[in-house]
Amino acid sequence: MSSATGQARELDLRELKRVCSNCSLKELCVPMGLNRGEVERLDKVVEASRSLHNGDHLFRKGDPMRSIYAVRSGTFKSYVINRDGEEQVIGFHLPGELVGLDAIHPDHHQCSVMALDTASACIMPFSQLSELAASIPGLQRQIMRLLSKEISSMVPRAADTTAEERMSGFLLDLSRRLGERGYSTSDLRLSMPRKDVANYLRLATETVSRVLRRFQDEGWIEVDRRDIRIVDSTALKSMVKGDDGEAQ
Amino acid sequence: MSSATGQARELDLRELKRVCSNCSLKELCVPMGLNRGEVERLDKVVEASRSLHNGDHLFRKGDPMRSIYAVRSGTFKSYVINRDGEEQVIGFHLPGELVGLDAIHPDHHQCSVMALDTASACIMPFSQLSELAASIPGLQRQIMRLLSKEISSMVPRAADTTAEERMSGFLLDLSRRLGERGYSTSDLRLSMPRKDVANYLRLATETVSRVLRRFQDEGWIEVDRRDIRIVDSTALKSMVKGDDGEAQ
DNA sequence: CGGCACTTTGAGATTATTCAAGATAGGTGG
DNA sequence: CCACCTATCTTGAATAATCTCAAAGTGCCG
Repeated sequence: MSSATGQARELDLRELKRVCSNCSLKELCVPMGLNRGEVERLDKVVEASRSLHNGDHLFRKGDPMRSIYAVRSGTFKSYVINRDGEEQVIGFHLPGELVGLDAIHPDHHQCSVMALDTASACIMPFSQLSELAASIPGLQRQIMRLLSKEISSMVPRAADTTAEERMSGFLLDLSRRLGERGYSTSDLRLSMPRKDVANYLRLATETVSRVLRRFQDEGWIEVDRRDIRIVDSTALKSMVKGDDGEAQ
Repeated sequence: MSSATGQARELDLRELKRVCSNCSLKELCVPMGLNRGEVERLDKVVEASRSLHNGDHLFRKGDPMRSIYAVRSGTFKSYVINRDGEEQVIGFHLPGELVGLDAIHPDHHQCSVMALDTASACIMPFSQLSELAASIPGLQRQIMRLLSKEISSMVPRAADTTAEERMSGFLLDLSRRLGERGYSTSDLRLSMPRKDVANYLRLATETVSRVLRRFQDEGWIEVDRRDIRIVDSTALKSMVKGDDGEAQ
């Protein structure tokens, strides 16, 4: 979804549709029925990052907030360093997902975001997005929706307390998110080491390893290093106590 | 900040300033330098809830999202019911804080919000706020900031893993938030039972009780039922591993 | 003065962590 | 191509933390 130079606009729009069809940024335009001119104006402010590799940073904590990012390929992790100098993994970001939304408020990034493998991102300068939102009806509301969605998405994780609950919650969450972007929901390739999974789930690395083995022994998953096949998602779901989805 | 009938507008603005001086909703107008007419337009869409009592709901999960709420007095808790039919406390909401921001995205509330004592809230109909945002420069951006702030606020809690870390983190967070609204940072009155604190921190009620006792034995706090005095906040701070606040 | 909800305390069971050691895969240089 | 090296991952045993179950203490309200 790189910005075009002007000619062959029609082609660009087709390319845009292909690459972005599974991207969260598309929610900024498509569903609100923006017209052709509005989509083009929006597209013009989006650029692509260079290719990043394992360990490269998209941005670091404290950097001034200039853009909203959408993962284009690969996986990222966001983290902060705590008072003891230890890393605290906050989340993982899959293709099509947005990153950096927490930084609008203080104008500076609140966490660092690092590539876990070969990865790239789309960059949407926030000031321009902000200006556009003021002039394109519906865009403003869509941005608010995206932010709100981000808030709601943090709720379910809080519910799981035991190692097995957290682990199955993690696998199911990953599976669902991959599915939403058109990937397999049963064959997952973890792009992060066990250490990062453990850190994210607030468990010891050894515990992650043991829980995965337990799940495998039960016949719920098949583990081959970082490849995980979900065999019995129903069993995994019965582990997590997450929100029942019903109104109360 | 109740809507006036028209006359004595000057008085209303003074009353508005008094009641709302510590309120998060004020960030929607004051800092962006809205002019007098804009503030009045904003004020006109805000109304106050009736008085609520312990156990009353501000809204329930699944309710259509019509408004953003700001706690005016008292305390609220937000929660969901999990698949086992157990309550999961998501958070507590103090005077001046916003509630319901997670519901913009799916148009329905994602959790239930209940009063813990005698409480009331300001109600800002979202459709009208949305319309105003389209016509008042800066308001749109302020709303985004509030949403973004909400996202960042969920990060630090994730870091604490042990019961003592969570408990001191909870006390310090409460102390800070009360301080931000002009209350004492050392003398806290918990308006929620131990059970809710425990649930929120994902601990057993007994563990909460024991950790509080341990803190008291160390001379860090004084506990008298739901009144807690923070004697040595430095000691408490040394317990939590939260984000170091520095750029990386 | 009960009754009731909340809170505290104790003892044993469970769960997860830490420490220590071994296994495995991927990359590197000979 | 193979041996080696290092990261990562797994496994085991002992330790520590938290939970569960059970019971007793406390304050509040009718």
